[in-house]
Amino acid sequence: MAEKQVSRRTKRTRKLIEDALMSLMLEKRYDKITVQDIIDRADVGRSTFYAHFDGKEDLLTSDFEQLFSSLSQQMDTDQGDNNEVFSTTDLFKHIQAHHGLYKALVWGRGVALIFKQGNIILSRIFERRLIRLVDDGEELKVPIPVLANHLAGSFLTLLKWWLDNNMPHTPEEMDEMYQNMVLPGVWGSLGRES
Amino acid sequence: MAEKQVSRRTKRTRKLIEDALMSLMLEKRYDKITVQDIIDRADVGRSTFYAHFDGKEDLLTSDFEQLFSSLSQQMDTDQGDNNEVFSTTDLFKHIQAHHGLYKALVWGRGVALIFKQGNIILSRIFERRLIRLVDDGEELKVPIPVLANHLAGSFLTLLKWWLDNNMPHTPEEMDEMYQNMVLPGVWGSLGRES
Amino acid sequence: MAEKQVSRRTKRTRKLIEDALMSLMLEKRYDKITVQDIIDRADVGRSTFYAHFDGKEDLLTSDFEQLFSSLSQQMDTDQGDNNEVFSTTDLFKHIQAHHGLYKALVWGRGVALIFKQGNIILSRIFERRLIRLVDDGEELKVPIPVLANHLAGSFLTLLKWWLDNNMPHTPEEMDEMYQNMVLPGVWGSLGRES
Amino acid sequence: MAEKQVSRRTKRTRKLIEDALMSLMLEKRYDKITVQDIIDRADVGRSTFYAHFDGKEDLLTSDFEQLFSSLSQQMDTDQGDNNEVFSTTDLFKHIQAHHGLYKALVWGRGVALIFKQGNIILSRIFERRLIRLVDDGEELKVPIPVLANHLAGSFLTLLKWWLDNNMPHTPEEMDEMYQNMVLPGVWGSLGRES
DNA sequence: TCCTAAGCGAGACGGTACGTCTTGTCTTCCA
DNA sequence: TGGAAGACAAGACGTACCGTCTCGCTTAGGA
Repeated sequence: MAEKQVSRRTKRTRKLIEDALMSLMLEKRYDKITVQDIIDRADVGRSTFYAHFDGKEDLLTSDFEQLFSSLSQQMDTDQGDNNEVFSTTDLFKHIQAHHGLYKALVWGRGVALIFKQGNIILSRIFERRLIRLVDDGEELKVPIPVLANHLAGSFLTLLKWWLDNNMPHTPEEMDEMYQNMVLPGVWGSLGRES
Repeated sequence: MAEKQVSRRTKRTRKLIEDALMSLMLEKRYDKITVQDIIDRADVGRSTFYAHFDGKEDLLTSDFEQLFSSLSQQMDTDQGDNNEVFSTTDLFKHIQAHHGLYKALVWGRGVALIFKQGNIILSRIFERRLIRLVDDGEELKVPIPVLANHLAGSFLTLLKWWLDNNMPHTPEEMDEMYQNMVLPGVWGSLGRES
Repeated sequence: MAEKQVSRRTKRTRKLIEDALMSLMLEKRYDKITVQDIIDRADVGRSTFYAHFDGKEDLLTSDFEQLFSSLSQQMDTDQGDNNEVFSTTDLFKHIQAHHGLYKALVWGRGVALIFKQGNIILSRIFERRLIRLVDDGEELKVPIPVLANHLAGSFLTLLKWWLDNNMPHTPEEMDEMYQNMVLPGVWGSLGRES
Repeated sequence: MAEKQVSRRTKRTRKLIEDALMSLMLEKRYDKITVQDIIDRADVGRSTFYAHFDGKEDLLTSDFEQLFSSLSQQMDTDQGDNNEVFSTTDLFKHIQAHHGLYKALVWGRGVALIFKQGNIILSRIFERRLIRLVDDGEELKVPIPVLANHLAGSFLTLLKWWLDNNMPHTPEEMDEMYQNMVLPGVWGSLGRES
């Protein structure tokens, strides 16, 4: 086993800190949260914090990675028929369930990270799915990476709008809009009829 | 005219400061630039800086607003035939011309601002154009504001990809991809055939 | 004028900080005083403190230098007849007047500094006086620097004892003891009869 | 015997730690040595260190006590004729032999401890000797404790000068100077002729 | 010989102070 | 006398130590 041995205590402390940030983010903007706030909430020493994370940003990334990677795993498994290759209903549902946290992430310095980290992860997922849809060597109007990036970006943009406007539609409606706006262009770019 | 009388000196000082930021952004990330850096470069006193701007962010917004608003004016005037309602060739060209500055803006805290400020301005433009395309009271699959937001967001996402990858295509090619990916969905959502 | 121009404010701030330390030292041991204590008492920003002093130690040295140098000036001027070349009555009086502060200095990390700084300053004074007493080239049993160091050290040792024991004698009595213990050896070392 | 039973291992560990400090002090100033340095050098666990000593200071005191107490025992035994009651030749010799360690002690926070601990021990020795020289109830110009303190302090002051100046004289010469500077005053204070 | 308690190493942890850095306000001084 | 220069208060940052603690491994010394 190449994994570094991590004691039970170490893991517990990490979690304490991660949860402290999450909980704080539900109360105020990420940039208004200080390291002191976090360690007070986590009831942890300053040096302990820096022993586990490089700083506030690193902690956020860690929290965020956890959320999105668990999500991406789920998305990789449940794939229904072709019509749902790009379904985002589950995404919207998941986010609605944790919308407190997501809104928190979307404000403050969080946006930058969501749009960076989130885009990377979602792009990867969409890219894998797109590759399965095209034959090798096929000539496309738009390269796959660009398409994947577009799918991810469009989703995040729509998501941000949804959260900024207090989620005025159901996840199903949001997904429908997403499909309406995005799919025709994707099929077209792949040289298919929808 | 309700405008505050602005002396020649005042204007000169503002410009000095704005140029200092621009020039600094070509050298390092926006978040690594301190107010001290700016006033050193502009050869200006600290209080002078704060007399003209509310802070670093405000200065960036100011710089940015200038760029984009002049652009939006241009876009509002030159409208060719219907096929080019959503042409972004000029946008890409303009950005290519100033890509140093845009890349600077795209890094660091800049992304957040681009995606916020830029989205607002572009959404407004696209919204005006969309309104001209639909009849009053017409039922749409996707509301106009969402569509406009989607158009703006997709453009910015594509733009970021382009800059991040060192502009591997011409503005014309980028515009073509943009049209390919975005237009079918928009026409569909408006209930038209492209 | 080679002197760096120092504004009135700057001088005022320095004094505020110096006084804060003095006042704190009357309340607790030097090593138990934190920089935070000092700046709270002085009502001064942390960075301001560090702009003026290299740290706590530097500040103490500064405080201390002030005290002792003013003293040394006085000692250089008032020199009565030969019998009083090494009189320390005024020294003891001065210290009795400020004994709160001196006791403070003598505790904690202060001792080291008193014995270092104080020794340097007093040695210099005594050395100047000794030189006036001997003819050039005269052979001595003990070199002048050693004698001066001895005079200074003996004084400081006696002083510490006096303060440690709550000043059970008057300055005049202390001086008499000092003279009794030290002078015969000095005259002898210079090859004189007292 | 009220003494706690101490196992062989325990004693070995204590020695390991004490030696580690000694060896480190030959390399850098006492105040620059951290507990971490010590336990690394001693190859000992942190908790083990604190099981044996209250802290760095306690360890130093322990080291120091060992040195000086063995010395004081020696001084109590070898007393020649009256002319050598206050001989310090052996002291200077002993220190010259271990001058590396003593120089180390004299720097840093060590001075404070030398001047405190050393003064206490030496004063005690000198006081015992002085008492043997005077008749009960005899009136003295200077009280015995003050004289003893003076003898100890003068010795330490001279010692510091010697070490600070890289021992430019032999122990015998140092002792001669010491006797020259100190004895006449002592005899005089006791009301004797030397 | 085995067993058990103590001694120990390793190092995570809470806590405290440090010296640095940046921000936005406030005072001084000069043109 | 109005604005530039820069001193200042405020406070977060990341680092360095400290002294306490928990965890298993090792090892001596009595059963």
